[in-house]
Amino acid sequence: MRYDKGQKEATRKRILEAAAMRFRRDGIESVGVASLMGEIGLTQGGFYNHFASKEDLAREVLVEALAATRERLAETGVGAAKDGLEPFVNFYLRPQHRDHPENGCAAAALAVEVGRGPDAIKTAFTVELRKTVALIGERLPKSMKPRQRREAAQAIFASMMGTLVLARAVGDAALSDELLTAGRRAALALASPQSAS
Amino acid sequence: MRYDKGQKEATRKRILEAAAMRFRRDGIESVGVASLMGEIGLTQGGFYNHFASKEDLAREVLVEALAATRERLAETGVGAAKDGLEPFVNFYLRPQHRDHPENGCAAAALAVEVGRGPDAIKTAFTVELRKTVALIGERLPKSMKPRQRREAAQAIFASMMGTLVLARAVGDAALSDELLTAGRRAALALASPQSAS
DNA sequence: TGTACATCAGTGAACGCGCGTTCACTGATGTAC
DNA sequence: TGTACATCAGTGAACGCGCGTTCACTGATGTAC
Repeated sequence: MRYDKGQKEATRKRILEAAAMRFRRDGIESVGVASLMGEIGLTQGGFYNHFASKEDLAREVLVEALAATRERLAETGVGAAKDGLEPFVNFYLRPQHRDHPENGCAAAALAVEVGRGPDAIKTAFTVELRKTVALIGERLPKSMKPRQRREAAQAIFASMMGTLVLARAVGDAALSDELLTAGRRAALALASPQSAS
Repeated sequence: MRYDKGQKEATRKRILEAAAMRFRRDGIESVGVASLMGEIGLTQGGFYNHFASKEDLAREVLVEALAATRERLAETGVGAAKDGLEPFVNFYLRPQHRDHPENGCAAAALAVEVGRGPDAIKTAFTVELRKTVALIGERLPKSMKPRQRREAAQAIFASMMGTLVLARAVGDAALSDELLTAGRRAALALASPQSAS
């Protein structure tokens, strides 16, 4: 073969990485196959050597990006004095995350489009969301019962994600910062056993 | 003039109403001008008698739809035994709202697209969001200080909106219902003075 | 060692289609005289 | 009362463009003999 061993796999990975950024930044629908391939110096025809369709790519990007954010969250605050929820929340709701959707949480960037998408996409999203919720649950007080913890974890993730989405949509910088602050406090409040049902 | 008096205004309203539904259901970008006009029995050329551009329409739809949802929220639970936040939260996070984005909260349907949009859209969104947050603040306990109330109201709206977005993106009906339940409890927990900073 | 062939990642033109926007136009009515 | 004209909401073809996908092809390399 005339290409280096592993070249195909490497190209596939480059497509995935470029798509993960562009999809989160501009939305899946706004990013054309030709423009995406052009970004990594290739032409549109080659795309179909790697993915069956754009939807196929979108599903894979969604899964990988959600997993990547989850891994970064999992590492956050481990071994610190507080290994509870706080470093986690501060990581998710920091201004830099708001300002860089292209590297950020795929749920915040893509969940609305997922909601409009085909079942295959929704199913993939569901699988990843469950894992993320479980991870958050692990950071909650041991005094909470498993059911309480899952419920609290769901609410905390929804709350953080909603906060990020609003903070991005708002034109006023001061209000946007205020939303992040309110979101951080709310997420922590939801993590205390008194808040649970 | 050969058209009924007020016909132009009526057509403009019909475009706005059709767009409000289609944009929330399918996303602004997915809805073409020709398809939108076709839905009310007209052709694409006439669109520009009523709006300067599609973006112009989108901005107006956003403002009107956010105002409409706010008005429905304002009416909810007034005069009932509980005129606090509960009827409000139950109204927003009910399964029917999840299942019908076309008539629902424009923030949940469009805020991500707003975040990617031009400043004019973001500014319009900001104005409406402030009003909605203020309305929620009025439902919070009188014992909270104004600043606390505003912060709590911001967090409650973000939390409810995030919950709705996730519930729509999830493929599994049971999990989706669970998210709504968790979101309702969380919103109410955030409304209690103990949760506030 | 030298030649013929198979492999296959990537190319780029083409498919039919829809996009947002423009613009010369139609044609039913109201107004002017 | 009858005719000529102005009004203007809506029409529909056209503009240049990008969409997702297909497919015959290129050309550098590895393998077979």
